[in-house]
Amino acid sequence: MTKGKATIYDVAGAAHVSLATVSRAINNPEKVKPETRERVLRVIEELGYKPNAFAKGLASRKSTTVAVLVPDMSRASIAEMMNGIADIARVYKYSILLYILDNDESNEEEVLKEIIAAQVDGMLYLNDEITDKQYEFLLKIKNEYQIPIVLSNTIYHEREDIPSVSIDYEQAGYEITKKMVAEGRQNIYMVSTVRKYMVNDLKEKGYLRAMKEANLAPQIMRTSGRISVNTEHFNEYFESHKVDGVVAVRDSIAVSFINVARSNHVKIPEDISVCGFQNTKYSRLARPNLTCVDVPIYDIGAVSMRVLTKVMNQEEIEERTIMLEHGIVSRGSTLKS
Amino acid sequence: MTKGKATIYDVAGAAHVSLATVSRAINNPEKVKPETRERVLRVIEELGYKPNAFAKGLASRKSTTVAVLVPDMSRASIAEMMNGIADIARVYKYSILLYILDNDESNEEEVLKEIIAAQVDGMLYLNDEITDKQYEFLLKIKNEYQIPIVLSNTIYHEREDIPSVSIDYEQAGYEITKKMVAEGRQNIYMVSTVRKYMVNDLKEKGYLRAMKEANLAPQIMRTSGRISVNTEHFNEYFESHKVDGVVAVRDSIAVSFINVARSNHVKIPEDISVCGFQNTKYSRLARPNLTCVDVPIYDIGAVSMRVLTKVMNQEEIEERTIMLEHGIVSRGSTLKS
DNA sequence: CTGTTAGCGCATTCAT
DNA sequence: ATGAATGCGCTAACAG
Repeated sequence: MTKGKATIYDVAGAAHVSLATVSRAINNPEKVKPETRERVLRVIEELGYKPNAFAKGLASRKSTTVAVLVPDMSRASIAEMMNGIADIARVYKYSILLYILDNDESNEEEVLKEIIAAQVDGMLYLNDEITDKQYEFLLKIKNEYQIPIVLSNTIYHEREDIPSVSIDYEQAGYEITKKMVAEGRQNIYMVSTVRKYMVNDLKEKGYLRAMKEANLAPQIMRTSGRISVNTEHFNEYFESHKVDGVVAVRDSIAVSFINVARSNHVKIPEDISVCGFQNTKYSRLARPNLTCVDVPIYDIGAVSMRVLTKVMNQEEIEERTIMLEHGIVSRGSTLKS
Repeated sequence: MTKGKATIYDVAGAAHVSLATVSRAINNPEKVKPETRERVLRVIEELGYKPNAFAKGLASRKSTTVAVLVPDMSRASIAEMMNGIADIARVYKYSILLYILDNDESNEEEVLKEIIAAQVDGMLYLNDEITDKQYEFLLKIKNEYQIPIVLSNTIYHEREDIPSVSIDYEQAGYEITKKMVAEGRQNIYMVSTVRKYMVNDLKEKGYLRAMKEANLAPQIMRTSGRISVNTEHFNEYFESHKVDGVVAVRDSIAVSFINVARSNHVKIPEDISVCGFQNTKYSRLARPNLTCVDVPIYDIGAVSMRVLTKVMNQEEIEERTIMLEHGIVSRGSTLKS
């Protein structure tokens, strides 16, 4: 009938030692004689004793808990990053306090309070974008409250006050565009979003660089993220524009484009070569399968959590901005090279 | 220079009251004279005081934190449920401790320990399936440690020891099959998974009921969840089977099927009518758009969190098993009715 | 190597 | 309506 109510005193009593020894047996095993340690651990097992996290946190001023701030969990990239984060967090014995931010920024202060109150040891911020205001918000948390923060897949200009982990989106944009150029495409469009995300901005930069290098005229089309709106948008384009290559900033946008193209009897990839960004499940559910930049989302999550553990332990980290390797997956939506 | 270090003592000192009054001003405002309350709250504001969650938890034995257990966050349904959970949790001031379970069950004991140690007030379990062993595990947590639990979108036979929130999958399977029957389809297949998920089992039951009612021979094909494997599987089917209707247990499976069908020059929906289950983004990215059962995933998350708050507050809940309304979305992959 | 002691910051009696 | 005192369960010096 281990009611989970056993305290360290109960263990101490049953093992005929003081509570300090029990505490050591758990936290500093090497500081206690092997045989008494064994005995204590056995009693712990028998009583089903679990140290109370509150008492522990109160006494030690550490929570072995990290806060993870995310917008909208339903974004595939965010969710997959969480898997990476959770796996590494487990390895280092950290618990995860999850905060899903509302769109309105009004509740940020409230979230901050909670985070402070929860005494988290560190914090991960996951997002495609970050506003100046939000960045200042994070800096405040970091400086004023001394809470280590790491950005996961979040780019903020060239500032490095806060360590970040992502891929080189500019380079990826450059490379995928180069691939189109190598196919001999002349009218390569980048399909980006109306809303300015910093990552998409970088992809655009890479695209522009590649186009310039190839002496081709860059053309950026901006669409909303919504499927229904995209469709109309794309249809108009087919009326009035000549296009033989499309680099979309997201897989889903690329798939939308392919759908519209095909219903207009345009052949993919013969007439138009199309590629996406991310390598989500969409890319393999589309016909033809989508060529795209392969972003190691899981790894970004995992590495950023790993970096956070280092920062929390005051370890030196080599670089403030970590860029993981990306790849390019060639599938049927582009020509064989 | 609010370093976030202010304690209740600092507030008490600055407001010229005792710490007990500060505590009351926060937790039992009605028990303190309005003017001193105002003064205390003002000081709290000025000092940027945030009550330490550990001390609070230790003293009150409550954490205002709930544990959320999920397998694999990258499943679209899980992620979307999290959004619903988080929104309601915020309303009721609960924090979320997230645990992403590994596939191997070896770490369940460890997770349990963490949950106990964290002193969570309640727990949400999200999954498509649950094994007997896992159910016993949850029951143990509930009974032995008195932790309220609610199952989100998780069905376990007819047992009601643990409250659950989901939709009536059997009925949904029945209805979507009826729709095919109403179209006049004769050879309606259900495409389910090799692995036995309890929810898919229910969908199959509903399918069987509808087929029996229509005097049609039921045919269940089982495929793996993996896209590449599906493709071969489906191709074989086209060689040897006559089929004019397909009810898939998941949208992604339906989309896979459509892809294979089309590359075999089968017309959707003229030759084969296809529908999925869930109404994910896939359904609108597919061509033709997918007809499917619309599962209110966000609501399932939200309602289950709401139910959990009730259980935690010892409020009576009307039913142990809550079934939310589902819908059926008709799109291009089936004939207009 | 082990025991004693003193808080950690707050909620909660019990007095006043 | 408010203050003083006690304890929640644990860690971390400090002794021994």
